[in-house]
Amino acid sequence: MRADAKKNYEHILAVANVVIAEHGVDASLRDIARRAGVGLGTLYRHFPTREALLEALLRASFDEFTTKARILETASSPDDALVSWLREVVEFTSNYQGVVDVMMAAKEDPESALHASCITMRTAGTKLLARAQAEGLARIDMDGDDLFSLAAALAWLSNQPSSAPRADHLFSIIASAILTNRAGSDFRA
Amino acid sequence: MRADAKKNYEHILAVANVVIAEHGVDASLRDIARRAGVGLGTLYRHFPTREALLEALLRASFDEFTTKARILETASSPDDALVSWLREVVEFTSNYQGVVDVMMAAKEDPESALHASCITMRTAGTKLLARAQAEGLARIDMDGDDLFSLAAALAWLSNQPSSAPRADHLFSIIASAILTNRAGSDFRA
DNA sequence: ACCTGAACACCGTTCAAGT
DNA sequence: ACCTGAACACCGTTCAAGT
Repeated sequence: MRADAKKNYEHILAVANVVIAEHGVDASLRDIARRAGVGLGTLYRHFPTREALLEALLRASFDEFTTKARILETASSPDDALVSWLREVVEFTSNYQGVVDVMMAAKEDPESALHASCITMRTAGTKLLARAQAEGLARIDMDGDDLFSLAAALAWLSNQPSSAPRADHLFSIIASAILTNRAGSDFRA
Repeated sequence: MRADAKKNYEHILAVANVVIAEHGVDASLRDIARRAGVGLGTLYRHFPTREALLEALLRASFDEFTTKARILETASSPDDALVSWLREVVEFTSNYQGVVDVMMAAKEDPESALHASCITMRTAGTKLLARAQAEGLARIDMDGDDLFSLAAALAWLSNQPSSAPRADHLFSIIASAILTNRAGSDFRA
């Protein structure tokens, strides 16, 4: 990559981070290019789709969650590890308004630039879940996709002004459903 | 209302129902006006905001949920009544893609045309919840707003292609969290 | 009273023209 | 190689002009 191109690439990314933090994932790409002092075509050259931009913005953090899962797997009890990890994922995700909708769609779309990140997250979560399940600490009628979905739902709730104040409480309600299985699993099955 | 105006009003509503079923709550208003064979200004005259249009579209169904709650309150056991009602609300809401986002926002905004409908729903749910709580069948650390939030989250999940196939299962997981309290409530409180 | 559609200020996306 | 910005096809919203 040419030096000027690299500079543009990184500057766009920095500006995008600010603008998306402000206006959410649907922020105007025109606005980002404008505030970056760059032509609209330049933004599209570096990030051909909105998801490509998001991917560049979030990849590092997603990788961190994978290593964090590995650490928790050896450092904490299975149930604590699962819940702590879930809490961090939800908290991080809720910093990017609207990103959960994009992630949920990207998980099903192999063409999406965010697809790999979704699978990465699901894999990390699945391992923590399976470990808790193996010790009878998590309900067995759940898989990694269910965990992904519940995490997404919690992040979505954290992003709604209406439920954000009670986000912690809603988290604990759903966490208790995941962790304790005591005959609740066959309810209206 | 003049006869021609009334005819327009109702025709717009009918077309909107179709278009919104097809493209979700963010459907193009221009498109609705076009397909209704009506000027864009006419649509705005009858429905000054998108939420006013949604309100006209959904009010009847929301009222039904209130009467349905009243019936369940005398016809079923407290836990069955709560869960059955919740299930119907979630199922209905998930027919209108994106409406949960609008509802969550409208609940906090007294100026929204949908605000009253939100409060109506919350009130109906709160009564069913309180009745179950009074008999020890639902966790006590929850209020009507929490119930509203969980219902919204479930409807949101039902709307995501990624989680829709497991929507029933996710419903039962969260329902079990609401219904059975067995010491799970103080988890990580 | 009610209806119409042009006008305005925004989008996302593409692509010919420049350096 | 890379950048620019005009061009195109869409929006939501408003409002002067018509009947």
